Amino acid sequence: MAQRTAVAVRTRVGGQKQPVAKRPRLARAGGARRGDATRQVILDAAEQCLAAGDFDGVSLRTIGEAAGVDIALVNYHFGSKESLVEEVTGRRAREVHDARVLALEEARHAAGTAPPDVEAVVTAFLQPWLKRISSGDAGWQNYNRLLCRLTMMPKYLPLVSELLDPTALHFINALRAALPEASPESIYWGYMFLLGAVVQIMAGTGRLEQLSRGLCTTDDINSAMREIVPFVCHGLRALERTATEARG
Amino acid sequence: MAQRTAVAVRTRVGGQKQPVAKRPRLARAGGARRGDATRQVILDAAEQCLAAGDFDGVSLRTIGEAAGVDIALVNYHFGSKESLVEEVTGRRAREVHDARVLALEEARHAAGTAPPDVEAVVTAFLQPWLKRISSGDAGWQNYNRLLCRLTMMPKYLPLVSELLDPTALHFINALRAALPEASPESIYWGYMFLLGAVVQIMAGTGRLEQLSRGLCTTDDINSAMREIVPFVCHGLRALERTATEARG
DNA sequence: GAATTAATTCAACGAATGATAAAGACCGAA
DNA sequence: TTCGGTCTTTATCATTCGTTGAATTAATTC
Repeated sequence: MAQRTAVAVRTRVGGQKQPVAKRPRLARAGGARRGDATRQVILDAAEQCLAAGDFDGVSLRTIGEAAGVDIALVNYHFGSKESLVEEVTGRRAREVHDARVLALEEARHAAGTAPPDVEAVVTAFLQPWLKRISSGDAGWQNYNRLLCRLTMMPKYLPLVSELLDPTALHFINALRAALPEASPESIYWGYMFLLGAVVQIMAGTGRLEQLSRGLCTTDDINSAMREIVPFVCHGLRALERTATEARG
Repeated sequence: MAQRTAVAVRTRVGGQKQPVAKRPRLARAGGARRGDATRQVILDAAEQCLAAGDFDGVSLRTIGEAAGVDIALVNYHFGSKESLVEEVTGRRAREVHDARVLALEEARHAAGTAPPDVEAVVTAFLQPWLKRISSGDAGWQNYNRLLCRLTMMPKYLPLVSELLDPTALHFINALRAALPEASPESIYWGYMFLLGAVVQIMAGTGRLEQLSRGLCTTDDINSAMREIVPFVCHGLRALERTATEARG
């Protein structure tokens, strides 16, 4: 098998490379196109596969097979493997960003004239996220793991930055207002601690379950919030305290 | 080109698969073998490459080229790509584990009869790690990123568990003694928070630098410790407090 | 219904991958 | 020197990868 047919003369017309932009340009009146369902199926399958294996390890054939579509369709709809991963991550990133900003706005209204306190900011940051993680849609854990892996690969820093910076700057500002005594540097550190602590544990790595031999689980959002929020909030307040000590 | 020679008849003697164990079994008297230098060079190059790209994306050819050795040597010394990554991670894991256990022992001696407090345990956990990270040896950041990515891939959970569980259980015990009021569950959560917060920020992802536009940096171990230790310790103590509140 | 456009399928391309067999180079011991 | 084992090189294997041209089917427009 795998015998190459001796004929197979293929005239390549255009010598140039043009690996992108195959998707038609105009949307239909109603907005929904015929291939939109296919796009969604591919995105879902890609997300699932990419969260399991790593980027280069997951082949378009695997994704296509999981989605039940032909391989060539992936390239037809997304142009390349690279832009596929961008759409996979961007889809989730936009949704959770919007929900977080909305939650923060609500916290601002609830707080009245004063800025929301640390608990309110942290809750606005975590609630939309954890709610989705424990919604039963495994896609959110897949997304978290994928994003965390991308963060750990320097060459994806621009993509990660594009995906996460808007949210980060938004909540760093809110934290600054909630912790007026903390130095600007400490706020950045604190935000990274907050993010790291939660990502690591809520990405569905199975580490918590394995270490505790089933005693703990990340499935229940309420118990998760009960552990996470106090840890993070007290940690953040400590940054304010050390700043005061350093000054005094 | 890439024209297959029509002859090229190769009799495969053993039909079975035996992809492993090419390395000779016995060590020489002096301990040092002729190929040990080669092994080290390959391990270093592999670590560097694996931290940049992802596991399946980095080819043995890339690693061999970076190490300045022939590709076949990689398979000769390590048997397969998979066992190469195990050796790469195991080498660092053992070193930092031993250093941490030693630091914890010293903290126990310093504390006398009472168990070391939270600050002492956390410092024993972080100091050996951060010292290596900011030692100038970029290999430690590479190792951190690689390990974090492996943690985010379910199929590597057994390997990650083998690498990290000994350290984890060691320090979870110490934390339990330092936080007698906290529930067993909270200790597991707290350890994961501790690990996550620090890994995320000390893996050299560049996120902290990017977000703070250069205001913060993870290069200086002293300033890093000054931010991390208070955050983590106050967070851990908060777990104890919530447990008391829940009980009362 | 014809023409046009979008979506899908099929088959193959060239390039790169991990692996290995076979032969050569090196080296200490007899 | 010769021998036996360790280490290295060469050349190639079968397989899989991302991508693409061309043909086919389905939907929309005139």
